[in-house]
Amino acid sequence: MFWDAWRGVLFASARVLQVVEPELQQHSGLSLAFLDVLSRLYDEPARRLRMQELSERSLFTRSGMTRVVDRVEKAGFVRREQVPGDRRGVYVILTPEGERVFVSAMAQHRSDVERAFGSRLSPEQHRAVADGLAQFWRP
Amino acid sequence: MFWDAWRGVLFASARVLQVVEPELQQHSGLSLAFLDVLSRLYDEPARRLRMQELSERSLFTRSGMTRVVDRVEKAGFVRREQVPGDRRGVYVILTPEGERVFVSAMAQHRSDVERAFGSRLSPEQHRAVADGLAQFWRP
DNA sequence: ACAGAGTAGTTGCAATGTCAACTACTGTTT
DNA sequence: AAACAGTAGTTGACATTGCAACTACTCTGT
Repeated sequence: MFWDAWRGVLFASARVLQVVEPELQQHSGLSLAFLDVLSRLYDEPARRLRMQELSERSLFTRSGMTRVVDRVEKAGFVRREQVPGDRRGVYVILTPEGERVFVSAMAQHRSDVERAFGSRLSPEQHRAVADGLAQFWRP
Repeated sequence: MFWDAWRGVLFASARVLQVVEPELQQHSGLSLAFLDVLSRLYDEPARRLRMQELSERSLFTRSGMTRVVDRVEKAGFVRREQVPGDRRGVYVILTPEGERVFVSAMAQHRSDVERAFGSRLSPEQHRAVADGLAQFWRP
């Protein structure tokens, strides 16, 4: 029954987030929104993305992303820069400090998620869940 | 790798919610928070739960639940009543209108989720996902 | 070359939900 | 029976996020 699978997805994400978000906050001072933004930028060879690209890759609207980037910028982890050739556009660029903080926070965060989520599933279950839900990673 | 499974869970829940929440809002005028509360009450034979029980079963804190119930009550779908024998306690009770609205909204919502989530997985994938994540349904 | 349609990003406003502190009550211990 | 620790629920202050409207810019068709 699809409803059981859906309920599982919903509760797994919510319950795990309830645990790991405060842990992340505690040991790195970052929110998940911060980590998410830094992570998208870190994935880029040039360590930069436009607002638009950033919000497509994440779960925020463009306006939501403006606010998040405001805060991340204020914390010194990214900076904004004009896009050459499109004066409407803005690059969000990972700073060296942002990169340093991200790498350290992400390592700890992975181990938090491992404990709260990963360790509760067998290897076969991991494979099956990853397989069934892979399609939702980018629409 | 547990990270792929976790990312799948996170994105599946977020992307599906992004689609079905506005749909629910549109055809029933309910938010998911409303539906969640009504659903917990509907699951009880007596159609009632205390605030405490309600927040344990859902994803809200006690204080968050106070606000949600405020709004649901204002809409006329539940009413509050004193718990006999514990003057601190409050029952939240499903009204007949609340029950009517819930039943109709839930039917439509299930079909929305079926389309946005259920129809994208094979029966084996449903089983596997439900099996792997069942444990998060109640902590 | 210019009108008008479309895109990028930001902002005002409002909705939602949390934390910590509070009130009121219960239950236990001495 | 009085004190005190614990529990139920609410509230005030605050953080976060979305929607719709806005500004500024670009692109297309004539």
